[in-house]
Amino acid sequence: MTLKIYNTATRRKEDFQPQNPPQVTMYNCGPTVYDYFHVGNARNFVVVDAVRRYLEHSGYTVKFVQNFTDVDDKIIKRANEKNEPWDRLAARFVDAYYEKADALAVRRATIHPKATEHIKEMLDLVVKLVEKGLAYEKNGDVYYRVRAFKGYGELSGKNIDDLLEGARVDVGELKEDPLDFALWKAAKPGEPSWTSPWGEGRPGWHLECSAMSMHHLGETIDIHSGGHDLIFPHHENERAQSCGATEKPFAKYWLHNGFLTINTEKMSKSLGNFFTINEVLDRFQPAAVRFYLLSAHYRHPLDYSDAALEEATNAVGRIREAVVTAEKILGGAVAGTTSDEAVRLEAEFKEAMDDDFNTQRAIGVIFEAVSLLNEKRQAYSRNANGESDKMAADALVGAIRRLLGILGLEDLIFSAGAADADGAFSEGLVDLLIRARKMAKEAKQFQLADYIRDELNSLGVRLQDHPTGTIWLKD
RNA sequence: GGCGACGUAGCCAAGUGGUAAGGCGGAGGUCUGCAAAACCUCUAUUCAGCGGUUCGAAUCCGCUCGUCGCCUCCA
Repeated sequence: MTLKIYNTATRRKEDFQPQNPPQVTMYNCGPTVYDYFHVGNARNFVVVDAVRRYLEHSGYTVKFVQNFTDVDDKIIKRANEKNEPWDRLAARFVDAYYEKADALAVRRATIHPKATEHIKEMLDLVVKLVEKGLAYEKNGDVYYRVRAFKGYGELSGKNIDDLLEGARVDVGELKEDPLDFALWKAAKPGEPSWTSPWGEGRPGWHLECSAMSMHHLGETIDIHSGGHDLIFPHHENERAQSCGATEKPFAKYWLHNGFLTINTEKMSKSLGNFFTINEVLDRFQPAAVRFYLLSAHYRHPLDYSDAALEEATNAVGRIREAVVTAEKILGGAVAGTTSDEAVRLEAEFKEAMDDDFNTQRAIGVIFEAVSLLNEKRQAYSRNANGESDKMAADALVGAIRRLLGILGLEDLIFSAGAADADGAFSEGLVDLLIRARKMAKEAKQFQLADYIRDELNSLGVRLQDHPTGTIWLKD
């Protein structure tokens, strides 16, 4: 079975065929760095990261570019409000992006270009568009002549004439047509600016992604992604700029994730109904947050609530419990152990992910593996010589860890209870207490035994008695 | 107004022609000195409603109702 990807441009699932396999070029519209990102933004980063990981798992070599928009109206406005140089503000939130994205196990892109580092490429692109008659200058602004590009509206399914009604013209803009959009904006006093053939100015928002995508990945890339709200006008305009200049396709597959909602309404900064990633990570484990963001199909809306995050926390806990318990009871797993069941489950996982990255179905497969693992582990511990149960459980542990790894969840889930610096010493103490409790139990001194268990519990060390002996887990 | 998406159990959510995955929560049971964890059983005769196509539909078509999104900065 081949990987299928839903392509916004055709509104269909299509077989994924990159231009030059095994190479895949991928560009995701990254954050505008004027504030901490919110959970809705995080969904895009996590979903795209999972797509990238799955492509690599499937044997592709992914060159992945995600930009930082580090100069734009919102950054300038925020900098003025805070009385902070605009470039320092942007740099601060670039750092914040890395810190929180790292926390969610979102891998760094191959390249994280910044808009301000690609002014030259942008100007070259604008010059080319002017030369081709697709752009024109008015008072130091340069606009894209939308009606001169046939095919405008094809990505978003818009009809040019329908758009006219809602088109907006700001005061002072001298567009030939209300639909035209700014490629380059003449500098206003006090704003950052760069020298251009049309005087001092700065780039329009849409321009940077076209320039950086083509510069780093070539004129036609395999996958271009972003949130659903970028389809129009941002991606439509990027496409017009790029295809207009090169007369080649800009992106083969357009991938857009659905919104994160609150009470079914889109989470957005303008509505004010958002939670920053900082607030959310203060209250919930990164593993639970990432799990939650992957717990619905990426194109569907996902509603945010404390209850949903708590549920995700419990679900992640079930997986962690099953694997950690099994590993403690089984002892060291034999590397590379596998079984028919593990092979079957991994195939089902692949089938789910091949179907337009159906992470929800893929997670269902992982839980099926968790149930089977618990069953095998219990059978093994009740019948201590069940070598075949041990092999089966070992294989499932391996499979579960691999599958979680593909979704970027393995490290997040299992790092929580990792040993600290003086881990060996602490572990020795816990083992000592467990032996003392065992002696108390054998002497029927249950009060003392329970005291040891309860006190360990209040320190975050939970005991489980199994037929094979007592194990402990750190919450 | 134009274009588009969605409506599946108490909640979240897969399933897009062959008779309802999975998770959370809830009820009962097994194991245990008691727990914890786990396991077992149960928890949607039915997929917003009404019609139609079909041997057969949650899945296809039509209409109705409801929710949301884009059309302006927005992941």
